[in-house]
Amino acid sequence: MPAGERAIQSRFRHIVVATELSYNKRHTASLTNSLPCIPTSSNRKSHLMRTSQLQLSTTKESPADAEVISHQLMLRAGMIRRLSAGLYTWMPLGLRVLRKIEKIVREEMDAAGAAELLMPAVQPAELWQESGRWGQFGPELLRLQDRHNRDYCVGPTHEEVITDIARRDLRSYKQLPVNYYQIQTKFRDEVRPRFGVMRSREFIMKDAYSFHASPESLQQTFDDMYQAYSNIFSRMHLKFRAVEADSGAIGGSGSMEFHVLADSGEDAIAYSTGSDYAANLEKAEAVCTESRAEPLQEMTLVDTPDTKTIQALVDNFDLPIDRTIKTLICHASEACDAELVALLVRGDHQLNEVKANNHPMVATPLCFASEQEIRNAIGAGPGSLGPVKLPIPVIADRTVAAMSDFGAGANVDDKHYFGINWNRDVELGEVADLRNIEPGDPSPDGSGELQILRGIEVGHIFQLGDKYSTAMNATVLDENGRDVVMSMGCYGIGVTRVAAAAIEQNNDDNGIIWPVPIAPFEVVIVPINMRRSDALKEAAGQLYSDLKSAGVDVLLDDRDSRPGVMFADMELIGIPMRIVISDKGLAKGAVEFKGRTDDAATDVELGGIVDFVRARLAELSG
RNA sequence: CGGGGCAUAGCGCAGCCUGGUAGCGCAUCUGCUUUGGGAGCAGAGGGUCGCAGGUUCGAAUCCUGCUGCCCCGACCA
Repeated sequence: MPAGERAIQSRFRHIVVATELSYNKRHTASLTNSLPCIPTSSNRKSHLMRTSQLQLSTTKESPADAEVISHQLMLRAGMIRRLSAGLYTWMPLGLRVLRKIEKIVREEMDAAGAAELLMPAVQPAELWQESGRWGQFGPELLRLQDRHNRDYCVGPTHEEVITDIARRDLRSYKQLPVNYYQIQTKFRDEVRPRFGVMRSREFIMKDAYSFHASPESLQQTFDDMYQAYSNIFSRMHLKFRAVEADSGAIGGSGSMEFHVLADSGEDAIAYSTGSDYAANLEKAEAVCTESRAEPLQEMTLVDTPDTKTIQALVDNFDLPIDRTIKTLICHASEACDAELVALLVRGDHQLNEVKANNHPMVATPLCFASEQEIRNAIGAGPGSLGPVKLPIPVIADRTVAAMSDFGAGANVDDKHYFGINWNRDVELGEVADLRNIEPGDPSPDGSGELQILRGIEVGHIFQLGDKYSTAMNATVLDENGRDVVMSMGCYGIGVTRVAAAAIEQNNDDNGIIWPVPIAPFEVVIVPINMRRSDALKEAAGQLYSDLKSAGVDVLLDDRDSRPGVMFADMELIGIPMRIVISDKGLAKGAVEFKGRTDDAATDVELGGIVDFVRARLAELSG
C-alpha cells in the first residue's frame, strides 16, 4: 500500500475514533447535565444553539506551519481543519461565517439584477478546447479522466460553461443583458498553496458572467457590479478599496480589483491622498512633474573598481542616489532590430515588470538577459552598464529622462561616467513609464500625492469583451436579424478568502474581532457555574429565548467550564458581544455586558438587556 | 522548477552529534479539591519515532533511496 494511502486510512481511523468519543461525551452530558428549560411552543424553529452542539474545539497553540495571523486564528478557533495541502474542512463555527458572507453576496447580487444558477464543478475538456484554454492553462488546471478515458477538468473558473449556456439559451438581443452568477467550489492546483484558506487550492467563489449586445450595456452592468461590490464589502464592515488593475493576458478594457485593506496583505495598492484615484501597484502610473535641469558638469570617465551596485557607487563616490541610473538588460521583442534592449530607472527606483512587459519593444514574457548574453552584446558585465555608447536600444523611465548630471556605467568593466547629460552626451531615445510608484509621488490625476497601502484581493470585476463568445460562437440576432457576437463581463468574489481577509484586518492579542454582519454569532451568553444553580440555568435559558425572539443571533456557552476558559474562548472566536450571567448578578437583577473591543464590562439590568443588545447591534450594524 | 529546512503521542517540542528500557508541556480520561480570566493535587491511557532498504549483537539516533510538509525565490485570477 502506498504511504499516502496508508496515511489517509490512518487519518480516517482517527476521525472515527474521535467521533465516537465525542458522541459518548455528548450523550453522557445530556443525561447528567439537563439543559436549561426553554419554552419551545412559541418558538419551535429557533432551536437552542449551544457551544456543545457546535463541537467547539479551540487550542492555545497553533500549528508551526501557520504563518499568517488569519490562518493561525482560524485553526485555533476551530473554524477550519486542514485535510491536505490547500484543502480545508470548514467546521461548524467557520461554516456559519461563510454562510453569512454568502447571504450578503446573494442579496446584493439579486438586488443588482443578477440571476443565480449552479454550474457543474467538473467540466468536459471539449469546452476548454473550444475556447483554446485547454492548451493555454498550465498545471494549475486539475485534469482528470472518466472511465471512458474522456478528459475533464475541475473548474478553476466557469467562462466556458456559462458561454455554452448563453449560446444555447440566448437567441435575441431582446433577452439581453443577462447576468448569471453562482457560488461554487473551485479548484486551482496552486504551485504553492499557503496562508490557509487565503491561498488554498480548493476555494469557494462567487462568480458572475454577463452578456451584452452593446459596449454601453456591458459598461452599465460593469458599473452596477462595481456598486454591488461596494455595497457587499460595506455591509460586511470591511475597510476596502476598489483599485484599477492590469487586465493582464485576459485582455479587455475595464478591470477593477476590490481589496480588503490589511498590513499583512500580499498586494500593494497605490492611492491618492487628494482624490479617489487608487490602483494596483502594477498598474499605478508614475508621472514625472520635474523638468530637466541645465547641465552643470562635464562628463568624466572614472575608474570604479569593486563598484558593482548602486549602493557601492553611492558609498564610494559620494554620489546622491537620485543622480544614479540602473541599467537593466532584457530580451527585445521582434519590433526591435536588436536581440536585447536596455531599461533605465533611477538608482533608488524599482522596475515595474508589468509595465516593462507591456512595452512594445520588450519581449513578452519579460526575460532578463544572462550575464553571458550581456557580455556578448556589450562587452561589459552587469554593474558597469549605462546608456553612453550602449550598442542596443534604450528605453528610459520618465524620471530618468528628466535627470541631469547623473552617473552610470561606462559599458567598460570597472568604469563609470559621471556628469552625464541627455542629448549633449547621449541621445535620449524612447521614454516610458517603467517604474513602481514611490510614496510621495504625484497622483497621475493631478490631485494629491500617492501613498501605498497593502491589501488582500477579494474581488475582481472586468469586461471580458468577446474573447470567449467569439471563440465559442455565442451570438444573438440583432434588430436587423443578423448574428452579433455577445460581449461579456465577469465578476468574482473569493468567498472563503473574504473570511480570512476579515480576520487579517480585524484581530487583537486575544483573537478574532468579527464585524457583526459576518460574525458566527452576534452575542454569546456566558453563565458562571450554571451547573450548580437551577435558577441560573433557568435565567440563562430565558435570556437566550428572549434574545432569539428579538431576532438576535445568539449562542449559549453551556460547557460549564471555568469562567476564564469561556471568556478566552469567546474572545478567540471573536463573538462581538458577551453577556455574563451569574447568581451574583441575578441577586441584584443584573447581567454584565461587554463588547469585544470594550475596555471593561458594564452591568445592565436583566429586564433591559434585550433592548440594550438590540440598540448596540443597531449601532454596530450601521 | 531552483535553493534551504523539517518529519518523534491530537497539538507544540526535546532526545539524534557520542547507537543500549522513547521523554516534556498542552490536550484527553479517572478521583478528590476548586469555581469571575485558559485551576491544584494524585493517577491513567495514548507512539510500528514519515516509508523502504542497509550497517550493527542492538537503530528514533549512523548510511542510502523514496514520500509528505514548510520556508525563500520564480510563477499566478
